[in-house]
Amino acid sequence: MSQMQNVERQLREMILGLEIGPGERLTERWIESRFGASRTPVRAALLRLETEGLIARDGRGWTVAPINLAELGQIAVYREAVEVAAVRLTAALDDRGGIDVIAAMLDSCDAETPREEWHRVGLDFHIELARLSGNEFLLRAVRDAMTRLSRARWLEVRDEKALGRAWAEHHAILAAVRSADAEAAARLLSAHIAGSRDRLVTSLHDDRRGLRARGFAVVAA
Amino acid sequence: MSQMQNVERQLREMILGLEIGPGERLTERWIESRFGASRTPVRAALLRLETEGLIARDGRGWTVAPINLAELGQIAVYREAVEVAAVRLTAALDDRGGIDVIAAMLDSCDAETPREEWHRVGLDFHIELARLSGNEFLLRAVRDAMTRLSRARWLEVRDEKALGRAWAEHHAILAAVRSADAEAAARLLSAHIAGSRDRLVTSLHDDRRGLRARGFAVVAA
DNA sequence: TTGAGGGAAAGCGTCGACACAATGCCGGTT
DNA sequence: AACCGGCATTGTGTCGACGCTTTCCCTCAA
Repeated sequence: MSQMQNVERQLREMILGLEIGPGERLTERWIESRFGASRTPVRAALLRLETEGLIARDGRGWTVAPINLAELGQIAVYREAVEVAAVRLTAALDDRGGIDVIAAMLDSCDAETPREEWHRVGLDFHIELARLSGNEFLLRAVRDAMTRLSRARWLEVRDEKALGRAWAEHHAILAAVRSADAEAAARLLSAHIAGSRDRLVTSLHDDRRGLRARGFAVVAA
Repeated sequence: MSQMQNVERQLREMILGLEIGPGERLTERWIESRFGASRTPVRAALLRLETEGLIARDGRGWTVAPINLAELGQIAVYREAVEVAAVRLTAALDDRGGIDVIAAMLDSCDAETPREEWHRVGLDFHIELARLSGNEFLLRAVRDAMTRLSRARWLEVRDEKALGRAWAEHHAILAAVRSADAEAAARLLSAHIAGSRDRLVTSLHDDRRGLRARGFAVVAA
């Protein structure tokens, strides 16, 4: 494993895990000393994370991307376009095996499952569903979108009921895909994404004071 | 203008302009001496071009991305998803000014216009149309897709009739958007993308011997 | 006390060099 | 003549250092 990949992976995990807060300033020197790598691999990692939208140039220097409520709305539109296209392809593909794997992934979560796992499965459901389409570009688009949504979803205040509803909606989408009902799958997925966006934006909007108090930059819609 | 941006821009132009052929191997040393920059900005530029899909790592070293006919089909599906979503948004937005600018751009091409200009306008039409949607992610997706299509479209053998048909289809799409008829715009755009893909893949498939004779790597579908 | 100016420090852009790996070539051996 | 092993070459991964710009702070003067 090269130093560049090491730094990239660890830095991404720190950002997505909110160990480095949204809006926080980053310096190459700090990363250099933090990870024990020189600036060459550090710069390479920063360039990659920039294209993922996790960090941005801030004049001279780097800033961890803030939580941007307007951006969340735009991502929802983008997600809907690509995920619906992917699910339509998948429904026409008649690949039961892949669907079963995703269903098993969903079912691996129960009341005892830690929150981190629910979070990860919630993201991976959409990514794996897109992967079944067989279209590399749709998959990449979904993966990128979910990466950008990851921190916001982690900050969202979700009760048991919301988790259960998402779980049920995921299963309903899978059922429609399994029965090759592309229209139903598309409709359910659209509704799921819209509802997910509404809950997410509402939750973060209501919580924005608390988030800012924790040092997280939150850009209003 | 920093060296990194210089190298990135010039290298991208050389790749898109086929001055460096698809499938050709690149070494950092060669780029270094070619552009008179040291390897640090060269590496930064290569990393960015890699995320654009214009180059790829090839074990040790770099390779200019080959022309991939299967990829062109996948890009068409991806394009359709995001461009249709964008045009639906735009049709609902009721922004006549932006549409007029794009129409003027189309009309700036006539029989005297050089082929390069036709090529650029054909790409920019889709990018500018997506920009009107106001969604940064849809815009970025369309821009990325058109960048990846750029070389293949340049290699496509297009007669006057095909150029004229594309021009007419573009205008028809604009007309539908102008009259806020999202359904018609979506239908026309889908058909345009599908037809464009068919002509493109057919042309390159028929020409693949000639292209390979020119030293261009062409991966079959 | 306040403002301005200068200097020090911080930080990125860039560079050249070294280390390590892979590849190809050349010579010796069978 | 063919094969194998070692050496040279090539090329990336990484590093430390230098230069230039910007920013911050400290001091001095009004």
